Amino acid sequence: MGRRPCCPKEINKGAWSREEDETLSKYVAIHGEGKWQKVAQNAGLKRCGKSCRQRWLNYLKPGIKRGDISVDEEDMIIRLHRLLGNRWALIAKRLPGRTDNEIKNYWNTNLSKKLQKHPTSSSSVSSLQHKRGEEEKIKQVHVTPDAPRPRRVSAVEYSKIMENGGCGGNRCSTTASPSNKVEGSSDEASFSDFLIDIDQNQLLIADDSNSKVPQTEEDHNNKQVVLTNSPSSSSPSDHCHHLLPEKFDPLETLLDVELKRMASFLGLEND
DNA sequence: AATATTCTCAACCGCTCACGC
DNA sequence: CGCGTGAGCGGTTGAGAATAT
Repeated sequence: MGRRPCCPKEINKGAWSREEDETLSKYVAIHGEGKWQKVAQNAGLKRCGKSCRQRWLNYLKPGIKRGDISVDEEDMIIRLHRLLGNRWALIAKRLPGRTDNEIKNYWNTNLSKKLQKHPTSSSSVSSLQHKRGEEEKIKQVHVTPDAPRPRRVSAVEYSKIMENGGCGGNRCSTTASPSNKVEGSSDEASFSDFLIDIDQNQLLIADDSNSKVPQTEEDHNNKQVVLTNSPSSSSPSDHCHHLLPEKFDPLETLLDVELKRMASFLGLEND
């Protein structure tokens, strides 16, 4: 019954020893990453392959930064989190040397509490001194509202959505499945390998803005972040098309707009 | 100083997706 | 097309550290 265990029973658990780290590092240096189950076996590590992978990616891999998250990085995390939600891997990709696990931990232990206390603040939270015991115990860890998980859509599907004026009305189901992928498009083949992760709620934002008021204050804040990114969008559809450059990658575009704003804020516009 | 409580973060777990057969 | 496997992701756990009483 149940799921087959991914690892043998006789494995080490818990913290990695220095010897284990060295063994793993040496093995990966010689044989490269991948095939983690075999790494665990061939390197003689009594560890689950997943555990080896995680240890390597989060701690042993060259270039990984540890601790001391800077003010700039913190601002970046906050803004990206507003944009992407709990998409830690995506956020981590924007922060070289940082891992999704570290960002997730940092968010859960520091930022979520700060933002709980100062929900509208972003850069200013960096200067707030977190004093232990002062803050109320936070029961709800994540500040993002409950929302359907972002779904993976193809670029073709995305463009079709936008052609139809975004996700207004009942056009888009929040429970859409891959089966509603646009079919028969002549461009489909060229996009077939171009999949993006995008929060469908953000696609909803544009068309939503003239039909609904935000249901919650947080919801409202989330919408503002995106909407204000579009400097001259006079209508929801303008906003949509503003986010569609010739070589469009909606997620990248959203991120780039946000990053430019951040760079401007930080005085790094020349970068 | 001893004990209780709270916090941090490394690691684990379950799930989904992609891919090869 | 279905199945098995590997990789990746995000949520959760728990041991140890830090702090409060």
